[in-house]
This record gives sequence, structure tokens and C-alpha cells, in this order.
Amino acid sequence: MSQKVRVRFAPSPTGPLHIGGVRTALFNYLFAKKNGGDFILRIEDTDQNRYVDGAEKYIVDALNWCNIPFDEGPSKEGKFGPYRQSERKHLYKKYADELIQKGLAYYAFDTAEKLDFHRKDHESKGKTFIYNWHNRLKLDNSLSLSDDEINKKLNDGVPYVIRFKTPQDQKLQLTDIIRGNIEIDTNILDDKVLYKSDGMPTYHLANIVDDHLMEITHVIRGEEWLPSLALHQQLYDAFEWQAPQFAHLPLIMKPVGKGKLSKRDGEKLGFPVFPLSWNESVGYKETGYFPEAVVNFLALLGWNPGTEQEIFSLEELINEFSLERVNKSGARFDPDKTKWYNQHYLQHADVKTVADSFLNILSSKEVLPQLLETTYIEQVVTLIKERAVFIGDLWGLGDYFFVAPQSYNEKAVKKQWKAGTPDIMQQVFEVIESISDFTSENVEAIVKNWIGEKELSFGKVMPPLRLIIVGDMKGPHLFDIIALIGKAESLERIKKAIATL
RNA sequence: GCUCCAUUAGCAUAGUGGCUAGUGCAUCCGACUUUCUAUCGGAAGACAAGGGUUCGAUUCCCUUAUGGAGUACCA
Repeated sequence: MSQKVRVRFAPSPTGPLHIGGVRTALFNYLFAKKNGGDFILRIEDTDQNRYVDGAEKYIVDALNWCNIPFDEGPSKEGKFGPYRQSERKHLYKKYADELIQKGLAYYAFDTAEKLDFHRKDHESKGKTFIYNWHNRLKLDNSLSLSDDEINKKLNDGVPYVIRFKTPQDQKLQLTDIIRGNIEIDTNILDDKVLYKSDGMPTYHLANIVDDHLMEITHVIRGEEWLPSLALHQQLYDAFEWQAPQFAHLPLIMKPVGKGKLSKRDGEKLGFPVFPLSWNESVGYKETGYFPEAVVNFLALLGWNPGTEQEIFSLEELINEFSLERVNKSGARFDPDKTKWYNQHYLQHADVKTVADSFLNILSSKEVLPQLLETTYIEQVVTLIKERAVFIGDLWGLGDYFFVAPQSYNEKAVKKQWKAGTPDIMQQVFEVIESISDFTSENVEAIVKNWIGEKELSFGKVMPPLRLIIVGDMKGPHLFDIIALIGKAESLERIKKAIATL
């Protein structure tokens, strides 16, 4: 009997979704869709202190922008809801109690201060304080206390937590789809808190209970969870539940230096780390990235198809994706590669769509209304988009199609504007004025012919002419520009330059 | 410190017990061009180290080094 694949993305709403989180969501989504399964969003808000307003909405918006919507989640309630752990609070206590009854967990009354003291004390001696089999009988809990004492504390309302009683001297055999088999000695594990004194479960308990209740078949999450896999497996065993399969994704590392990618790296090196803007941090969307490009480069971060293909649509990714081809080692984040992807998507985007977005930018500039015409913009886009990575680059690349140069690049003027230049430009003016068939090819032919006749060099004519038309030594084929902006505008720019330079 | 995970060029990666280890980004050179950040062409560049196993190891095993994660009443 094969079960329907159900995976979940379970972020905690403590801030904006980091790009690494988006990748985790994406891999879950791809795996689910590849296998005809469901992708569930569950909000893990068991830590009330760290809750950030708006973070949940951000997560949902980010997923939608990336085009990886969830099938079930907050506001898309399926039969397994609610999908916020804070709204499932009442569910967890009985599971913690069940473990206590089975003798697999116990009450602990140690105060935070006391534990803190132990930890600091051990640290100062170069050791690590571990709450487990070797010292639990010396601490303040229902294993070390008499029944009377325990009941009195419980009745008196003394705060307590419930800890998992990690068994001694066991070798756990764990399986991870990406990493294979892992063996863990239970003696090095600590008795993790399952239930907090504020009446909320910890991540560990809530996670296992919810994954079980929501019939999750595969847990795909970041590598930072690998060390707690042992606990989770034991919890499934303790409840006598069938555990899902696990896959731990490699971490995304910073572009330079050591460690995992952080918000700071983005600020330092000037690239986004969030899909959408959040306060001062500009997102991928606002920087001008296509969601398709973001999804594409994210997919190749820690996964590859085994072929040389690097460009994938979402559909292709769904087809090709497999957890077996996910890498074991950390994936270094390369901002240049993300640009490369975006440039690719921009070059292959429909000209109409690009022109449309460009129009939005143009509207905010001081451009003559008659130039904001669709076919004109599309022609401009076709000429200049080759060098653009983002749609936002288009203005800097082609402003001269919309406004005459207000100034001329000084260095270029120095180099190109010689004593005889105004005279030559005056002649060019006359040549151009006489042309009636104003196509790029025809203008080029006539001007080049004239240069030949006059025995002038290209270097004396073309660079200054470009300077006049563009204001700088940049842009596509000059005659394409002249033809597009038209005869009248070209003549005007020449006239103006002769007068001012 | 301890536990677990990893290690192919600057970076990301493919691949194989045995021909010149493949690809992309970046780099350098060249071409085109009136210019260039574009495009095209070319070049350079790697199996972390040391031991084994083997006729033979980048590929299997061990050790070391390096990197990563975790070590909370956070997720």
C-alpha cells in the first residue's frame, strides 16, 4: 500500500524568510509535485518570545511570489488543520503525559538559573554540561525525588518542564535519504526538554506530533537539524509511530570566508538574502529578479540533475528533481551566478513583457509622452537589452532614446572633440538632413560613403557623432540609434552639440 | 572540548577501480565593433595530505588536516 506523499515546510515566524528557507521550501515543493503529493505549510510559533508580527504573511507572500504555493496551510485549511502550532497548543500536553506514563519522560523542576550555573561552571572547566543519564539523578526531577515530593511540587504549582529520558547504552541506526546510514550512541545525547514551563511544547515535541498527525511522509529540512534526528527518531519509537523518511539538505554558505550565509553577507557584498524586501533589506523581487531566475538558481544550490543543463523551468525541475541527487556538502552561494541566471531570463523574456515593465520605469522619468509608445519602447528594448541583467538597467543603458544628452562625458569629449570636429559635424548634419529614406542601413551606407568620398577617417566622424547622439561612448550600433530616434531629433542633437561643445 | 557531516581548479559541480577528469560562473588572451560592462573564439587552472587494499585508485578502507552543523524551557 503506497501512501500519498505529504511534505511540509515548517518555518517559525521570527522574521523574514531567508533565501535558505526558500530553498528548503522549494525542495519540498519539487519533491511533492514530482511524486504527486501535497506540500503543506505549517507555522511553528511555539516560541512566543520570538514571534514577529508580519513574518507569517511574509512567508506566504514569498512562497507565492516564487510560484511555489502550498496545498494546505493557514487560510488554506485542509482536514489536518489548524496549521499554526500556537492554535494546536491543546494537542500536545497529552502526548507529553503519555510519555511520562510510559516512563519515557519525566518532570524536571530545575530552575533556569540553576541550569545556567551548571553550564557556566562546566564551561569554566572546559567541559560541557549535559543533562542526561550520568547526572539526572543528582538533579531536581521526578526521577530523583520521592513521589510525595513530586506531588507536592506539582500541587503547589512549581514550574516544571518535561524531559525525554534518553535510554542508556543504545546504538541508534538512523537513515537519511541524502546521507545514508548514521550511527549514534545514546550515551552522548541529552535529555531534551519536550514541554516547556509556559505550557507550550518545544519544537521537538510539536514537530513529531504534528508530522504524525498531519501524515507527513518525508521530512526535508536543513542540515542544522541533523543532530536532533536521533531524538526525533526515538520520539517516534516512543510513541510507536511510523517515522517519516528524512532528508537533510546541505547548508548554504557565504560567498567568501567561513560559515553559513547570513543577512550580513548580503549587506556587505551588496546582494539580497531575502526574496522580498523587509524593512531596510531589499529583496530579490525589488532588486529586479525574475522569480523564475531565483527558483532556478536556488534549485541548483545543493542539487544538480547529473547533466550539464543549468536552465530549468519549474516544470522541468519538478520532472528532474530527486533527493538522491542532492549534495552532502555545503553549497557556496555565488551572487554572480544569480545575476547570470537573471540575465539569461531577461534575454529570453518576451519583449512585450520587458517593454511593459520598462514603461513603468519610464513613466517616473521626464520623458516626452509621445515617446512612451509601445512599439517604440519595444524597439529600444530589443536594441539594448543584451547588456542588461535587470529591467532596471534599461534606463541607464538607453536613456538617450528618450531624452537628449544633458551633458557629455568629459573624458570622451577631451578625447574625441578636436579642433576640426565642429566643422565635420556640421557637414554630417547636412548629409543627414538630405537623407529621405531614414532606415539604419540607408543612413549608414550614405554616411559611410560620404566619409569615403571626403577621405575622412571613421575615427574622426563616428566617435564624436556617438558622443553627440548618446552623450557617452556607449550603446548599440550608432546608426540603429539614429534611425530610431529619427531624423529631426538626430539633427537637433548635432546642432545642440556644435553650439555647446 | 564532544558528537555528527563533508572535502574534485578562485567558486559551483559532473564523472570513473585503468584511454588526454567533463561543464558553468569568474580570470586571462583574441575577434567583432565607432565604444563596452554584451556576443563569439581560445587559454590557463583541480581529484586536501599520508598510509594501506589492488596488477592498477581521484574513485574502496584508515589516519591527519581543513571546513560545516549541533551541543538552549530557539526553531
